[in-house]
Amino acid sequence: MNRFIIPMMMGRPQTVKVRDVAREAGVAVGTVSRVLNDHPRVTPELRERVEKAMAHLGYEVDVTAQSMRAGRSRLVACAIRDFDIPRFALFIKEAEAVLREAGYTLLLASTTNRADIEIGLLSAFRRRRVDGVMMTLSDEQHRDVREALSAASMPVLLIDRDGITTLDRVTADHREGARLATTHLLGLGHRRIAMLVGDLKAFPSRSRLEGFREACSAAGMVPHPRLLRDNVLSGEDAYRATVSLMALAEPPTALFVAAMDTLGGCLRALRTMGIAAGDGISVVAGSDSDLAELHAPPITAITWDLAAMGRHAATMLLERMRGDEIEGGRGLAVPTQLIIRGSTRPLPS
Amino acid sequence: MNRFIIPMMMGRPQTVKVRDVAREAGVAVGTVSRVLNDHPRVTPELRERVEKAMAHLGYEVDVTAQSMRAGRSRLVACAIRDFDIPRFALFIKEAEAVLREAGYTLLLASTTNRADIEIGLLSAFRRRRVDGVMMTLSDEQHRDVREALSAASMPVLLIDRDGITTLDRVTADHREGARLATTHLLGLGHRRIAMLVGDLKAFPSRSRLEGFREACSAAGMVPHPRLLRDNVLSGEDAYRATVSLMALAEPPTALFVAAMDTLGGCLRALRTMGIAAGDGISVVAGSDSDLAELHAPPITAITWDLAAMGRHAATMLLERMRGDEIEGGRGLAVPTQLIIRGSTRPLPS
DNA sequence: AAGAGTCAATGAATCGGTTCATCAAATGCG
DNA sequence: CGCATTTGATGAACCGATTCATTGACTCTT
Repeated sequence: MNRFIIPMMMGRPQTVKVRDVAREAGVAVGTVSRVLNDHPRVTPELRERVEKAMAHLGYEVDVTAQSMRAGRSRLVACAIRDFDIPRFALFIKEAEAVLREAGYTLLLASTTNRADIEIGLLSAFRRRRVDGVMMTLSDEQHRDVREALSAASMPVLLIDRDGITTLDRVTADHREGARLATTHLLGLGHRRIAMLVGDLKAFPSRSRLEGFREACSAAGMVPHPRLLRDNVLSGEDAYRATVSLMALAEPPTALFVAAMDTLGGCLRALRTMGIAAGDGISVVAGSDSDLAELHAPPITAITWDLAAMGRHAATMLLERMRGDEIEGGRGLAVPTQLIIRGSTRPLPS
Repeated sequence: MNRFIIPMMMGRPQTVKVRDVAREAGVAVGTVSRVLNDHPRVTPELRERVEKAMAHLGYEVDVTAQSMRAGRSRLVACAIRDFDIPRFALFIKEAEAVLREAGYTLLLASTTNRADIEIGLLSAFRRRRVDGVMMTLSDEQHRDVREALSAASMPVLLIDRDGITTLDRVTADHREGARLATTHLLGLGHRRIAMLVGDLKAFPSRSRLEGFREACSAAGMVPHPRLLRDNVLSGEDAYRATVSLMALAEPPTALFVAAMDTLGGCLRALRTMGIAAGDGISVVAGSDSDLAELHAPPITAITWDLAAMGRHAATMLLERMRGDEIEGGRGLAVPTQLIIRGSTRPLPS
C-alpha cells in the first residue's frame, strides 16, 4: 500500500501569532498585547489565561513587527575601523554587556577606516531603523561624512574621536599619555626621539603628536621632523618604519611607538637588526599589552581603561536614546597613565 | 510682535515612503516596489522616473518593513564565549566581511560560556527573525541547549565545536596540533609534561587532550594526572596553575599551555618565580601570538588560519541560508601546524 | 434611582513595504 | 481583421504586532 509522501514544509515557517494566542485564550488581540507589554490594567485572571495560552502554543513575539510598529528597532550599531585590534575587543565586550542589559542588541561592522564605507554604513543603519550608533571616523573633517552624520536621524557617539563637538564623544587622553611618555624620555637624557604614529587626520594620532610636541617645547627642544613617521597603521608599517629609522646616519636613541597594536612590528624589526630594546635603544609603547609587559626587557607603555570606555560609551548612548534632553555633545576623556618598565633607560653620556 | 514658537519635532520622524514616491512619480506603489527590487519587467522610462522621484524625495527603504513582509531579516547572529580573545576578532572580522558582501549584517553577542545565556540568545535571535546563527557552545551535550538548537528554526553553524553532527561545523584541528606539540616535547626527552587546558566539556580542549594522550601512548608513556590542569580559561587561571605546578615536589620539565590566550599568565608566573622559559622549563603555546613570537626566548606555538575559519563559516552559513539542499551537517577542519622556536629544548640528561 | 466616573476589554486602523490576481494595451499569427 | 498571447502596470490584501477610540459593566454620589 502506498504511503502518502509528506511534503517538506516550504516557505514561511508558520509561526504562532497574537491572533492565535487570542483565539486560544478566548480574548481579543489587544488584550494579548497588553499582557505582553505588562500593561497595568489587566486582571490577573485574564493575564494567567493568556500566559497559559502563550506557553501552550509556544508563542514568541516577532521583534520585527514590534520594530515596524514602534519605529525603533532596539538595535545599536557599532562601527569601528578594524576590530582586529585586540584591545578594541574589550571596548566592544563591555559596551555589548551594558547594551544587552538594557534590552538592546549590538550590530557590528568594520569601516576599514574608509570614509565611503562609513557613509554607506550610516545609511544602512538608518534603513534598519537602528536606535543609536557608536563609531570611529577616518577623518572628522571629511565633508561628506559630516553631512551623513547630520542626516543621521539617530544619536551617534564617537569612539576615540573628538572633532565633532555636537556629538557625544568617549576618548582616551592620548595627549596626556604622549606628554608623559615624552617627558619621561627627555628626563632620561634622550633628544633624538623617533615617533611612530597612525593617521594624523584622526584624533588619537593627532593628539598623541600634540602631547609629544608639548613635552618637547616644555623642555626647550625642537623635535626633528625626519624622526616622525605617521601613517603607521599595521605591524608591517611599524616594521618598515623602524628599519628605516635605525638605518639613518644619526639614528634615534629612543622610539615612541605610539600607534595602537604596532609594537610587535617594531620589536620584530629591532630583533632582526640585532638591536636590543632598552640597551641599544629605549622603547615606549603607545598602548599596553601582554607583549609589552612580558617582553625582555619589559616595555614602558601607556595604558588606559578600555573597558570603562566601552561602558561609558554604551551608557551615554543609552541616555541619548532614552531621549534625555541633553545640551550639545558631551565629551568624556578616560585618563591615561605611563607604566615605566625596563625598556627606557638613561642615555649613556 | 510675538513669534510663534516652533515645537520640537517629536515622536516618529516623518519619513518618505513608497506611497510618497509613487505619488511623486505618478505611478502605483507596486511599481515603485518593483523598481526597488530590480524586477525585470519595468520599462526603463518608468524606472528612471521612479528613481528620479526617489532621489528627489531622499527616499530610503525601511528594512524593518521589508523584513516583516519577507519573514527574513538579512541579519546573521554571531555569539561567542568571549570576544575579548584577540584571535577571535580575526574570525569575526573575516566573517563579517563575507556576510556584508552578501548583503547581511552581523549581530554580535557574547555568551560568557554559559548554557542559559546561549539558550536565551537563541530565542532572542529567533524573535528577531535572524536568518542564520554562528556560535560557540559551552557544552555540546547539554540537554536544554540541544533542545533549543533543534527548535531554532534557522540554520546554526558551530564555531570550533564538533559535537553535534547534524549542524555545520568549522573547527581547527586542535587534536593534530596537540599531537604535534606533544610529540615534539617527547622527542626532546621530556616525560613530565604538564598541560594547561580549558573546559573539557568543549571541543577544543577535549580534542587537545586527545591529541596529547595520543602522542603519549604512541611513545608508550602514561601522562601523570597531577600534571593535567583543566578549566584554565583566563590569564589568571594560567598564572595560578603554573605556580602550583612548579611548586610540586617533582615539577614538570615542560609546559603545554594549550588554552587560548593564556600564555601571558603562564609566562608571568614563570617570571615571578625566576624560572626561564626554554632554559629552566620548555614551553609550548596552544595558539600563536605576537607575545609568543617576540618573547625571549620565542615560544614554540601551534598556529592555524583563523581568518580562513571566519570566511568558511560565513560561506557555509550563506549556503544554508540560500536554502541549498545539503545533506546533514558538514564539518570543516582547518589544519594546524607547530612552529618550533627557542622555548622548547632537549631535556638535560 | 439617575448620573458621573472608573475600569477592562475590544477590535479596527496603523506601521511601510511586497505580492499577486486582475486588467489594459500591445503584439503575434494565420 | 479577429483572436490568442504576452507584457507592463495596478492596487487591495497581507506580514504581525500595537494603539486608541469605543463599549459595556461596575462603583460611587447625591
